[in-house]
Amino acid sequence: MASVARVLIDTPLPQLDRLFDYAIPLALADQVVPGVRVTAPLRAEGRLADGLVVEVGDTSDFDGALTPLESVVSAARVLAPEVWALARRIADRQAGSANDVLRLAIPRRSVAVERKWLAQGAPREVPRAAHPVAGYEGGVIESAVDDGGRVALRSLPGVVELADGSWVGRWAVTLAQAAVRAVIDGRTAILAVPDYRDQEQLEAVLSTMVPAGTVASLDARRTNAQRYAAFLSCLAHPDDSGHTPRIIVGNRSVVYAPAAELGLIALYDDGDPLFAEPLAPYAHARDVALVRQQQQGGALIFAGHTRSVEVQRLVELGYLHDVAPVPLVTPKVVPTAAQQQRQAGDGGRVPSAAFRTATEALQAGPVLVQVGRPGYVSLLACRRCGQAARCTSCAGPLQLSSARSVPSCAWCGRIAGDWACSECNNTSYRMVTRGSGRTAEELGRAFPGTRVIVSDGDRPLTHAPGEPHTLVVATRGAEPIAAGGYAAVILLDGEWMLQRESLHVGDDCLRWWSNAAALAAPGAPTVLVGVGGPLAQALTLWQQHSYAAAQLVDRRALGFPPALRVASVTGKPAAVQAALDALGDVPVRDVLGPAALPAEGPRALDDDFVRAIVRFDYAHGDAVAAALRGAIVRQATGGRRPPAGRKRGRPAPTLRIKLDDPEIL
DNA sequence: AGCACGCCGACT
DNA sequence: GTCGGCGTGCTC
Repeated sequence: MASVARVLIDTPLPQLDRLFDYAIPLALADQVVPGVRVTAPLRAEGRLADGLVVEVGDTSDFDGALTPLESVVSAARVLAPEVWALARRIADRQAGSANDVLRLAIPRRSVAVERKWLAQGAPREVPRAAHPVAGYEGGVIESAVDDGGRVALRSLPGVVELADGSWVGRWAVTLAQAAVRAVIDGRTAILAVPDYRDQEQLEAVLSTMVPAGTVASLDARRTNAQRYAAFLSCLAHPDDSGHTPRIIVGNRSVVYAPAAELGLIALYDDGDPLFAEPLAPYAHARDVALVRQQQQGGALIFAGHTRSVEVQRLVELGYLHDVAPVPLVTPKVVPTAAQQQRQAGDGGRVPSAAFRTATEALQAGPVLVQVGRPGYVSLLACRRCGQAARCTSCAGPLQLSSARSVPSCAWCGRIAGDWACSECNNTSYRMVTRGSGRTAEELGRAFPGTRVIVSDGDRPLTHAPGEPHTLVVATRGAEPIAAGGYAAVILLDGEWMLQRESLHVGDDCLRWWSNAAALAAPGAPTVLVGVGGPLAQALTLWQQHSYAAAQLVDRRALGFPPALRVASVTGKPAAVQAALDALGDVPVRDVLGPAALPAEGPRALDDDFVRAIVRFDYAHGDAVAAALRGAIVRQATGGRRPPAGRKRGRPAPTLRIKLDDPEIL
């Protein structure tokens, strides 16, 4: 019987991010098993810390008397061995703590839910019926699932009706079929999607293929109790030695779900920024999936209508296999020249070609109009000289919230009823950019007798009716699925969307447009308004991977990710300098900065913070992460306390390190 | 984070 | 000669 337990203490302190050995008291001998929650004395007599048993054994490297564990919290083995290995690796890779990773991997405990699960376990339904993966060369995806293949999958555009009459994207059917293949084989599949609307589609498809107990949904929208119940249902029950195959669906953190026998881990639309984890240690779900597949085996699929530059790089390295539909299915995309004549009467937004397309299509079915901006009017300008209208107190942009409202500042909210142009003192303004609300209003007038539906970030719709004379105005990313597919898709604000200053505007726009075009009915036109060049070409030819390949060439030339890796180091100047010094002789490509943080948005961040960016090759990732991690630990221990006396809520971390932050540069 | 250990100024 | 200041350092 094991006498030593190796425990991860639940603490945010970076210097305690390692395993501590404890003696196992005889009374607890048969309860202390890997994965259970325990309490253990730490440092001072009587002070108890929570922890997780990572492993048990009979020896310890610690020379000193081992303190005995205090108690076992419950019999649930919430830290599965494969999740521990993943959390440790991800933390090390990101210069962070395993505890921070585990916060994403293990939901908060709910005693009632846990008691119920311990008493009755989880359903063990295993699906019987196979669902061959349709639309691809026979057996390509099946053999990837069977043999642990790694695939960059070009999803099928279009929508499909399910047995219950609801409609989903065809991409969801493909992933569900692949997942069923894995569970029939007795293994678990993890399907990660950017947001809950994608998740609903997967759940809808899966409900027609497998018994309900086979699917576990782990996403942030559920209550903690629901999430914990779903989480427990994926674990091995204490009374039961076997692994329970599951299809686990969820958003970005589902990549950490417990799956002892991993058959498949798949991401849909990996370029979506929602896959970037905003919590420390900021690991991108794509990277986690890559690491996990390497550790645990099973198949890896990155599916989507576009190709992220990161995935394209892996395809070119030969690490992922590019798989396209057979026969090729491509939406019909019609670009329009940049300076097209505008139709009168609709606010001048829709060029005449697109207007004609929409008018015609509305007779046959619903028409989708994708706009760039939510809200009503997001930018005003002087009617006389064209100067942008800005708030007099904070210089934020002025906006309108409805037809009759007074302009107000988008940043500070101040009402600007007395606005006058700062250049020419004129007091009348015009609308420069229109949001979904204003566009809907204008289009309603332009297409009389049409029902106009708005779907935006605030109130996104999942589904839209498939009836003619229905105009759906949606902001990019919030497009509902129309029954039967749209009779036409108009992509309106491309020109404006491309103006954003960012390394990946092009990728983002292509992704938004492609995802909207994928909602069209077979043969229905998608009109891209006012955009030409390689982006329009990639969309028209449905060759998003070619665009990604060209982007990768550019990134290599510029030395930008994913051609190489980057770490951003943010904090007080002294802390940043210490972190950079800690890099010592690690062979980094170069260090940009430190420089003052760019003042962005309504409020400038901590004004005395600086940021440096370290660029390095993939080969030196471990060394860079280890060095920066050392700086974090030193700064947490060595550093002086805040000037004595005051007790503030949170001593803001003075050093923040992000590896591979997609928003950098 | 806490909390103990440790080496310099006023004290019964 | 001690009691205690909170500057460093450790937590099995």
